[in-house]
Amino acid sequence: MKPTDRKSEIIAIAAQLFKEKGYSAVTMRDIAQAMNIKAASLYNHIKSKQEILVLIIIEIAEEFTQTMETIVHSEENTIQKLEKVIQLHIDITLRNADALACLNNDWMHLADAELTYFIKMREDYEDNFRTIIKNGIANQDIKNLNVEVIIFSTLSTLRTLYLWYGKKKSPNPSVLKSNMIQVLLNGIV
Amino acid sequence: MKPTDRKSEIIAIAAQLFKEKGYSAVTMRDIAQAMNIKAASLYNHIKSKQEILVLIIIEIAEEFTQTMETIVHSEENTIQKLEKVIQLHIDITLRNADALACLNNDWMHLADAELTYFIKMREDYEDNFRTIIKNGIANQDIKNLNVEVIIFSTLSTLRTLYLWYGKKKSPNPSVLKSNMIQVLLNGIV
DNA sequence: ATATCAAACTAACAACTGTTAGTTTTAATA
DNA sequence: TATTAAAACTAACAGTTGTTAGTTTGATAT
Repeated sequence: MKPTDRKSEIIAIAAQLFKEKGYSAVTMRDIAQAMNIKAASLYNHIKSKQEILVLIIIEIAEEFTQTMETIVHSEENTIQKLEKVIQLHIDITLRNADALACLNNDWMHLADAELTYFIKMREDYEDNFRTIIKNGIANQDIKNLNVEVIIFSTLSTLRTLYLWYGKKKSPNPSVLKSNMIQVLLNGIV
Repeated sequence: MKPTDRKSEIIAIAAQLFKEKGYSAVTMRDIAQAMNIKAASLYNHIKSKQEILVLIIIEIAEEFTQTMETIVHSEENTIQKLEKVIQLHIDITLRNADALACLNNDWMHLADAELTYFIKMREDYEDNFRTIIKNGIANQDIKNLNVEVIIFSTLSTLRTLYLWYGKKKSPNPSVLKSNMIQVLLNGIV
């Protein structure tokens, strides 16, 4: 049958449901039903509903954080770095759109250490992005516009890619990437 | 005391809570506590939790839809139309960020007629936006890039403005507007 | 055949959910 | 001062929630 173990299945199906209705609106019985088992059976594989959320979000957040760290400290120029960041978001969106939706919408339902950890990672990510932009402006690779406006325009688009990808009219990955670079870097006018 | 009536207060406080935790995670007791009353007392003013959601979302969705309709059918050129659209999003974000967050995150918890109505409005809005872009490309006011990529890049940024506005580093409204126009239309490079 | 073990099951729990019914308080009006 | 109406209250409901305990199933290894 399926090569993935049961725990991974639960996480994948949960992520899908969380994407549709949000963490709080999805019950353990919903997840169980989607797997054709009873809710209590889920606990043979996972510790709690919280654990599912943590497993969905933290892994992917770490990937963003670590890859961004690598990009910032690389020897490439500003434009190349930004292209790498765009590539990173597209890659993860194509690979795991459900988890990404969950990360974006349900991170506030993390608790305690994981919540703190997540917020720290997100801040680090944005700080690194800010560094790229500021260096770019200093080098005159980037126009001297308000740094925060640049950051949130770009990040908003990249972060919500999962909302658009998969729709009928959305382009294939390579067209997406090249057009995205064009639009975000050079504008549409 | 406060000039607003009690019902409006409930809606404002609910929107604030929905923004923080999402519709499903907020209980009637949460809303009541934030107003220093008991949950049952809320029902002297509102019919149900659902009604609160509807009142928060539908009004603002109609404003978007109607203003967009006006903009598309105006005699202005593409750039002017896009500037008007940017202005629209900034205006509503500044006036009612909580409701906007709610519209973005919790629209799927609308039910029946209101859900259908909302989806219809959102489709109309995007179709009108698409028309502006397509006409712009035909006129050579806009570069001949993938239309869907242009639409989701721009709309993603405008729709999630509420996430950024109000942060320490965010610029004042007029700086925001002019920089936003620059970034979205002319790019950052 | 027997033992083993993961993974399903049934049954139940205590807490929490939105909501209703009926009652009391509060403050303005007659 | 007496009346009224809005807006608060207490108490309770039926249904749902995440989770636990204990049991049965079914396949694999001995």
